[in-house]
Amino acid sequence: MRESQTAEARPYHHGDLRRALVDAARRILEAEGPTALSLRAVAREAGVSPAAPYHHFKDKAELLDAVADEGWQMLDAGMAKAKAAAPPRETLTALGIAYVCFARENPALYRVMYDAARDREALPEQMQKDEDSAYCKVRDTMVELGADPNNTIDLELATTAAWCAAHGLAEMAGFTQFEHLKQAVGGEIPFLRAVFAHLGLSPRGPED
Amino acid sequence: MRESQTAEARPYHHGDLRRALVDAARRILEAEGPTALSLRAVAREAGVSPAAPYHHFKDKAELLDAVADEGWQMLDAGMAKAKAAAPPRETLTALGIAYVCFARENPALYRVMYDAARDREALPEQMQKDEDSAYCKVRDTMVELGADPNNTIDLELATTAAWCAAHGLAEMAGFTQFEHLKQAVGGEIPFLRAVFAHLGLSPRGPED
DNA sequence: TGTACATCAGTGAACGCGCGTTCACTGATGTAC
DNA sequence: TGTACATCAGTGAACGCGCGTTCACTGATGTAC
Repeated sequence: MRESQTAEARPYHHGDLRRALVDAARRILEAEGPTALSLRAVAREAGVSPAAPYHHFKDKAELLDAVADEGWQMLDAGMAKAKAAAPPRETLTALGIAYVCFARENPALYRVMYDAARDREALPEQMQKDEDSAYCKVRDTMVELGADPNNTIDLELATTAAWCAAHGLAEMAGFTQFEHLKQAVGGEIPFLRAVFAHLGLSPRGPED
Repeated sequence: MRESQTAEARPYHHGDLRRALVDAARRILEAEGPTALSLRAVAREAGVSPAAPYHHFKDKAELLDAVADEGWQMLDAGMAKAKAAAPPRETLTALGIAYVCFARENPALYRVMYDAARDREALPEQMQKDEDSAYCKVRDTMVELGADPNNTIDLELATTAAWCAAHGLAEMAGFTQFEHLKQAVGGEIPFLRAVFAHLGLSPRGPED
């Protein structure tokens, strides 16, 4: 990693094959969907032999984890952008829409993210720790909108509820059954907005 | 199918192999999960040769469709039971809980149902037509709770919103992250109730 | 009622396929002296 | 600076596997006369 004679500073051999493999995986996901995502296909797409990935990932699952990780990071970034752009009172809905849009624009990646989560029966651990995570953004927004930050149970319940709603909508929004609803309300985004409106995302306790 | 000399009236050959195959598939799903569900495994489990299923299903997808179909019927039945047992004002939450419980008790089957839906980018067509379907039960309950049955767009939006919430929660509820929340509120069902409470399932327009 | 025939649900062997992973290897790069 | 050596990211062939599907077949059942 010391010299950089050429314009693109590439170390010996391939360079950053790990990166290249994750990129290749993403390309396959986009073009052919999750079922086409085999280790061999990724190596093929990256232009290396089927054994090469094993110098960078313990096994297929580890490669998939890396891909999923990148997905969560992209989601974090999308949510950050949405939060920054939205007026305070609409932040929650804006976050919800950003969430669903991410899933709709990267359906195969989104699948890989949740498949990995389901395999370990847990969402990524860092989600609730990393201050910049999508989850924390939703939670913080709840507080900004008036949720009691000291009632952590209720705060987490509210955040979970919003997350579930967004996830459910993300998985549903592509079904043809909703086409006529989208048309009736004027497009996909208004449709998402309308569904979220029905769900009342704003923080409020179970009692009121 | 004419004679029935023995206690269990079995026609010639295997009897109802179609039935037996779907049952075998269900058994595999329960025991080993969706990834183990191959045509060959189903035939093996049913005790017939790998080619036998082709006399009853065009291909693997058709078998899976039959399994998914049975899942939707089970869901309908579970929702019917919940609706019959719940007091009117709590019907919606009871339906939601019944939905999530079905998914939690039959996770692999639930996966197959939605995988099939995703493949065709549509939920089963009959859902919105069959009066006894889970979807129609939710919609009818919305009307009973005061939704305007003539504002079909808004009624469908409300039903969709509730469905999305239940689906999202169904997919989330198993993650370990929520263990401490479940404990804090006194168990899985109270947890579901609390999340639903935050989502405000009752029918109301986007404006109020 | 008995017989000849048609039907069709099964069998079991075979096909070609792509997969994840392992292995001994090779050859480019980095490092010590 | 030059040389000998260590490192390690690649190769390519091979492994065993289970898959979906096809095929010619066989044998039990149902049906016509």
